[in-house]
Amino acid sequence: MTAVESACTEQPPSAARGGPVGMTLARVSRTHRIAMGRRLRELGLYPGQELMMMRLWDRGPARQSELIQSLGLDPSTVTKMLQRLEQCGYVRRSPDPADRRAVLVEATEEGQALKAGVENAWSDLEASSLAGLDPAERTELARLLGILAENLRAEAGDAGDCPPLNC
Amino acid sequence: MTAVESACTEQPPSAARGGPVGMTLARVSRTHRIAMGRRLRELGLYPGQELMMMRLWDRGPARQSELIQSLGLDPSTVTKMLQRLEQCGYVRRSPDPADRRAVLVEATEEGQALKAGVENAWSDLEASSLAGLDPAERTELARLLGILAENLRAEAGDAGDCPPLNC
DNA sequence: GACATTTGCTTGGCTGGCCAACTAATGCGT
DNA sequence: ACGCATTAGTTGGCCAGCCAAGCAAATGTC
Repeated sequence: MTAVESACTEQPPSAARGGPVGMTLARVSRTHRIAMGRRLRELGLYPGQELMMMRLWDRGPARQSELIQSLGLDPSTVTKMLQRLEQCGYVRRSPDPADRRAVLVEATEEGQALKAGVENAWSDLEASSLAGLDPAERTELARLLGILAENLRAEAGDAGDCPPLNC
Repeated sequence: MTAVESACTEQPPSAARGGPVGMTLARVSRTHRIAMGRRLRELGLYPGQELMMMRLWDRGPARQSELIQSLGLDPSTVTKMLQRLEQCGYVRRSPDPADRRAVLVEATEEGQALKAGVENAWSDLEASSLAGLDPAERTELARLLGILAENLRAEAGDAGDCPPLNC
């Protein structure tokens, strides 16, 4: 087995008492991301980049602020990710003639070529991770996760200023 | 609203067709991590570090290899994280007299002091994210996520060599 | 028209997390 | 007893992702 020895083989720590759902969620999402990462690296992408490419495939050329909005990422994250994707040749960035501050982003031919692989990776991982669940359970899981998403989304609103970390 | 504008307000990309569960999972886990991060930063921790501390609180002094095993992290990740936690004074590292290669790690007094805050943060976030779910739904969600965890854990086994990224 | 504000993006710095390569110490086999 | 394989940690490099600070262009206000 490689470095990441199938994350967390042991019991959840007692600190999760009163509802280990958050713990399980964190664990599942991490292994999920890792599994996705393994598939992606064969395609030449890092985890996270595929979401960016999907947006571009779906919506075509977009300005950077739209990508930031729809992916819910920090502007600086998007800037750097796009710089790398551009350097890889998967993406082309051009100044927006209508607004000289803005940058238009689109997938290149080479970027388009990744589409099938990425979609395949997603559906493959989907099948693998949902194995053993019947359709009813899958929709139920999706529904419950949707509620979590909504709850967390609501909470994300109240920013609340925090003093910077002292360390 | 701050930078992270409540991740992913829009429809999931079409690439998620055939089961957007993975997409929703990724989204939920990210907002969950962010929400946890906001609570943690008030305590002086970064997301991820609290899991390490929980292990130490639960099991007491442990050697680094145990932490790596139980958290399912890469050795280098643990090394660096512990270096930072040590610098913050939350953790003490001492050579294992029984094995001069090994390092024994334990929470300091100052580290112990974080316990209540972290556990409170977890239960608080748990309550917040599971709002609106009755007990039956919560256990069902936990059960389904457990299955995902198991499926993904199984898949983590077959390492499969991958050529390094060309970019 | 001049100025202030908001928007769009970039840079620098920091962490978590991975991989690859390396050192040091332990153990095992002959 | 010697030598090789395994194990424990470390370092360096790279990416995602965050925050804070900054710059330039567009927009609003007087």
